[in-house]
Amino acid sequence: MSWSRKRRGGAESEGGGERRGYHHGNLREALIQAALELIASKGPAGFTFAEAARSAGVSPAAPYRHFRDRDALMADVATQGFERFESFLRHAWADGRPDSFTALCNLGRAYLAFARTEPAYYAAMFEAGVPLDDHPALREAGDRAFALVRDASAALCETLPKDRRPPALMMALHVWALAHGIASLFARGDAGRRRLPMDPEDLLEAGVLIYLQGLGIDTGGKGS
Amino acid sequence: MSWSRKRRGGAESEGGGERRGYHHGNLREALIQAALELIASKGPAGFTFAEAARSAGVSPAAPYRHFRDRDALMADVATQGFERFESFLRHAWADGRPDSFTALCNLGRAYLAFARTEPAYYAAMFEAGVPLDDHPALREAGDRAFALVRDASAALCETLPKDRRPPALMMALHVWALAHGIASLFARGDAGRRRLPMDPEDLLEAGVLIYLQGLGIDTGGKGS
DNA sequence: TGTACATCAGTGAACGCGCGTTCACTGATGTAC
DNA sequence: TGTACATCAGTGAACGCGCGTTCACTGATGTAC
Repeated sequence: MSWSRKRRGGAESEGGGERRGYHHGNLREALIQAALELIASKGPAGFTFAEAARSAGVSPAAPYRHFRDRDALMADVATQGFERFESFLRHAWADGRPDSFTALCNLGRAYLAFARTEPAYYAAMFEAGVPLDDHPALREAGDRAFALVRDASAALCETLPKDRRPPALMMALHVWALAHGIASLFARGDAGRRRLPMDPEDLLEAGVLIYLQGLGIDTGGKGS
Repeated sequence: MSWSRKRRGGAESEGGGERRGYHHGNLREALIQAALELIASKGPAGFTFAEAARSAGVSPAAPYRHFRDRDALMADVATQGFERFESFLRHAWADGRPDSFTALCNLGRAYLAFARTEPAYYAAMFEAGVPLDDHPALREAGDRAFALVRDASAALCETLPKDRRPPALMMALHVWALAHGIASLFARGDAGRRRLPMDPEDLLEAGVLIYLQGLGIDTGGKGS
């Protein structure tokens, strides 16, 4: 996830470093990346418009060409975070292969992996306090990510006969909340989280397993 | 949760309002309360030492008599939050009466109620990013609150025969994480959280119920 | 192919502001005698 | 009971700093003709 400023003229594949001249080339993306680095090192609070500009190598007025203000930038970071989150989770779910239970476990692991390896995105998405009402694109990106978990839950529910089938929405909310709870209490990439006598991943998997057994879903004999 | 500055001289029971003179009387507590109000209205980030002083009616230098810096004040708020949290949860648990399953449900409801009615404390405890390593009193207060949930879990585990008894620690972590996940996603007193087609309280209770059934714990016929 | 021009994406200087922190100070309190 | 004094908890003025934001500006880009 390294980034670099686009050079104009020759340096097409944007390998290297220093700025080129008047025009940046890809300032919008550079500011988002700078914001991510600042959030990662100082938390969502310790990130300022001015510092993002500075670390993108640009004057403090430049960001205003791309974002109305600090909050707009933060909202964009969060939105992009949800988009990556969703595609990451989607890949882990793999359309329910090899079977929906295993795939759900993979989804859970991916959830925690994202929180751990992308703490800045995760913080922007869940802890920056961006008001959803002011940023419909953010809300929609979040909804799309949640929809994936709901679809996964529905796939598992369908392994049960109709009369014992729980609402997929409820199951999705439970899984999401458990994953989010474990992620934010124990598995954040940040400093200062509590230590645990076990892997957060194992904790989540065990929790999901017990939960599914409570629903009467066949977990392939992994339980008991 | 209204507070007032202590008057000297006559106004013993500190009913009323305005300051008295040179000495505040209870500035330390007043600053904590001011911090809580600021956190509640602007989030843990939007709280400054200076503003806390101002809203306690005191010069900007005064807080330094009581707190080393802003972080120290925040840590005190969080510590006090955990203490209240624990006593609130303890009251709800009621020593496992009338039975340990019902008492656990009450504990869960109390968890969410605290997050909803005391969003400022909750934010200071879980989202302010106070480093636990620098504040042992904070860590211990948090540990005591968690210990209560662990004891409650142990009580439920003991309703099972020894050979089918899950580790109480694991169960406590699952319950805590689920409650925290639901609280921070859906039940915070703050603005901007996602809406839900059901009560967070009911969502949590259903989740715990299914989880306990997965463990084979008798839930008094509430399930199925 | 060359030129004029509109548009875009930056500059850099400037501003007002509030914060954190310090300093020497002083009013209030409590206690030794 | 009174007085001197140490200590405590506040004042208020001052500072340097970085932030957000604005402004007129200018270099670069691309396009009509």
